[in-house]
Amino acid sequence: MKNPAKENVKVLPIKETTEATGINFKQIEEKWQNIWEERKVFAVREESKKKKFYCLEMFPYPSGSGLHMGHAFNYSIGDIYTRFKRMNGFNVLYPMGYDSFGLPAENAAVKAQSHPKIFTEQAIENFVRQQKSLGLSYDWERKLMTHSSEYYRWNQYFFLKFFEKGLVYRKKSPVNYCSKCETVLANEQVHNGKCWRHGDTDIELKQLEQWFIKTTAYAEELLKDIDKLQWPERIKSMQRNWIGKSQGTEILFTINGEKWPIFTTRPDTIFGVTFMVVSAQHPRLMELVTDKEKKEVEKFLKKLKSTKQEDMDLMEKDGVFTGSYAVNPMTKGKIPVYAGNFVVADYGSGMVMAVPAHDQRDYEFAKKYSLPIKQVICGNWPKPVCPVLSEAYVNNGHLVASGEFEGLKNEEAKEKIAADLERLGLGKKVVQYKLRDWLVSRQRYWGTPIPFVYCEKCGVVPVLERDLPIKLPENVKFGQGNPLESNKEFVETKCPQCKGKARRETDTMDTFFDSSWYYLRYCDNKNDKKPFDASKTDYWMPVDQYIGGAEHACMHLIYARFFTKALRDLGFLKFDEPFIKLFNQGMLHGPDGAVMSKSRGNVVLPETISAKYGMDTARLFLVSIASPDKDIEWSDSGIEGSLRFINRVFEYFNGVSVGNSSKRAESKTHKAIKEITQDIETFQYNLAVIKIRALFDALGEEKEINRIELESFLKLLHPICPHITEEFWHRLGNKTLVSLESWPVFDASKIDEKLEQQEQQIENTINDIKNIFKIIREKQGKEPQKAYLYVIPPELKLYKEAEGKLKTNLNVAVEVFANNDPKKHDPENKAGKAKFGKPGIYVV
RNA sequence: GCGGACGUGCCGGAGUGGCCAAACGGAAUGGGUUUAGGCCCCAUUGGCUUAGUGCCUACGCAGGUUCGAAUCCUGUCGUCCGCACCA
Repeated sequence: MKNPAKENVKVLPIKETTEATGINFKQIEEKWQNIWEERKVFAVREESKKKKFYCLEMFPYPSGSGLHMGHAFNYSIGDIYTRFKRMNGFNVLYPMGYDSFGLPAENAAVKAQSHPKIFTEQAIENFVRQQKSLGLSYDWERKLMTHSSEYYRWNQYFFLKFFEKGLVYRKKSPVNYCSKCETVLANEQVHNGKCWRHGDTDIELKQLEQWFIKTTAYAEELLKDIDKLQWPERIKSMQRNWIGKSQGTEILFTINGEKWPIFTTRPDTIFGVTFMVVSAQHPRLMELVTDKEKKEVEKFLKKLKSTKQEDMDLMEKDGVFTGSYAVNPMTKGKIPVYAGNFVVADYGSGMVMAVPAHDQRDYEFAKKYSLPIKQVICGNWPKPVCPVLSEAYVNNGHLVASGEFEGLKNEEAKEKIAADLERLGLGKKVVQYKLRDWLVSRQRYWGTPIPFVYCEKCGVVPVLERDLPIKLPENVKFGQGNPLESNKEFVETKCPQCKGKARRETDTMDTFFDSSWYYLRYCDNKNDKKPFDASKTDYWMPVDQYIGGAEHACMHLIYARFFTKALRDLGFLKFDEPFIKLFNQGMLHGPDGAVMSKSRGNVVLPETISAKYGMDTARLFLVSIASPDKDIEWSDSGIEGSLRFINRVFEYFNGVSVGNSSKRAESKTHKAIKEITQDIETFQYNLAVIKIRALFDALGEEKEINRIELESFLKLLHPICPHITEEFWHRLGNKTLVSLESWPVFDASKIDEKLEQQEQQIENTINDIKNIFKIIREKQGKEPQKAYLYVIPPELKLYKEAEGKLKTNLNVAVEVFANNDPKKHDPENKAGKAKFGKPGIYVV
């Protein structure tokens, strides 16, 4: 495009001022927020010629305390990306919703003598209002709230579908119970033996019959597909760890005539087994305890129970003899069975074969109880010398004292022994996962009712699909236990099968069930016939860019992946993974360095900041501190720096002369476009900001500037500062919205690298002269008045042109000569020092 | 113990084989402007040296690869995060 002749675009000066800044940010922000909303600027449809892009932030739990700057930081990261993608020609889905069921609302409501529904809906209203004031470009038409029956009816629907498919079951087993939450919890919600919400509350194990979802059915696929994901390595490794696959052998040991399985990764050490250890929490432990040992075992269990979780970790290995003996299937030898505190009950079979010579834990236990230690693998072969071990020998080697397997390398022996056991029907190769099935029932009110009834005749019966939703009754009494239990109207029902008397399930679903598929509902959030129309999810899904915190690595992100796979197998979806890319944002810390939170009292509120500095300034500041995946700290002086920049931008646009751009301005602009595009694409917003600032400084040095460059600058700044750029876009006389404009495209031919080099050269000269000034001031006590430069003739033009810049930078008169100019003023013959790229300098 | 990330001026952070260490922002000090300034503008902020084009030191520490290393490799120390008696 050609540069139009000088046009007289009037940039209206800004009259409105506020005390702190001279700019009425609030007015500008509200103006554009209203326009965006009224014109539904960010609403999207599936019918589009553009390529789709689904950008999603983990939806928030709407807490009563509202948003602080930390939230603003999180959402800005997504909004910047979304605005960038939108301008780059994508049909962008960027929705927002609320994970509005859950315990905190229930607790808060009870405490405030209110109702969770009222409480929650107020909180949501507040969230929406605050989020709108941050300038976030959500498609608000697609808002969803998990506590509305229009949403949770589909939770119930999926629950039934999973049941049909055998993915939902009830089972009595030891489950985790938090006394503060007054409910059971999933494995994923237990962190270091404590409740994930109550770091000070130990989890109790209770034997209860509960609802489970068979996440383990997908363990292998969940593990395997991690490789496909473009997620942070850290999160991927956490998930691999959580799923915890290990390959080993299940071996049957005979105890009291009955076969008991154990899991081991070291079948090669079977000839070294000198005792067995069963977990103290093993449900069938007492079957192994003889009458003679009963007292001792009970004493041991009692002691264990009274041990606090924090001491548990430090506790040394402890155990007690059960009185029973096991028979080693290989050696037929008799070995004692102990109950021990260090064996995990719900991994493998809760019992292990102990090989003290080759396992450090077993070694310690054997030492403590003077049990025999028998070495069966030696490193030094072919002359095995087995010294007295001071610790377990865990390296590879050759088998000794192992019957027919004598002399084999232990890695080979693993295979051979496993095969032999399998042939004899005494074992088999198995794969073990640490991942457990998902315990989804909760003994709490504020959640999705589980759609089942208990019939005296028919037992546990699923509700009919046509009876959904099973609505959560609103009129309930809080105070003692689950309010659903005391609600007769809810509990008393008829069996869908025999029409006889039945009792409704009063447990509700873990709210992670709600958040496991919300990204699908956004695609079709108003559908009242089905959870979503496949044509819509086919179009939008999978999520191209997911954004959220790392704390969900082993909770939400696992459940959501499971859900996607399960729904795929139920025919709802055609893809395997919900979130292609994941970005983990850092945390905003308060000015005191601690994570920003209300309880710590270090929150900075967006309202305050917006009024004083403007939301755009705040957004600019937040993303300029560091890469957005790092933790950052709020600082008042830091935002002042961003404000200085924004102020300069205002002044610039108020006074800019629109005309022709120099080659330099064009070059600078195109170089900036190239680099900033790359930076935003890769979430390096801090680098983008640096380059935006540099471009602005460069443009500021120009006498006049073309509209094209001016507009490009606004576009580059727009994702980060949407309001003021919209304002200036408008003041430049545009009728469109910059929000919907297209991103500038760089033209490599306009980038003049030589010019960049020349500018660098002038910079260097300025630094040289400044250095001389410094020396003159310090050594001679003189104030420099004038600088003479002697340049080699080919550089004369460059330096002549830079004279103005030199003067402003040095604040003294500057005169430039060619070093061969006979008429030059050069009393000390400094012209002789002139070199290529370095002029001679004389200062008076 | 295992796994992941990281270590650069006073601070936040750029730089990820040579152009080039310290961009950019903050802070501090000095100066200018101002009735005044907490606004704005300018200068200085590892050391030495000299009227400059230089040298030294310096990218946690120690080695190595290379003509050349903040950048690659090995070891080591330290910080942060996650998992943790998983047999």
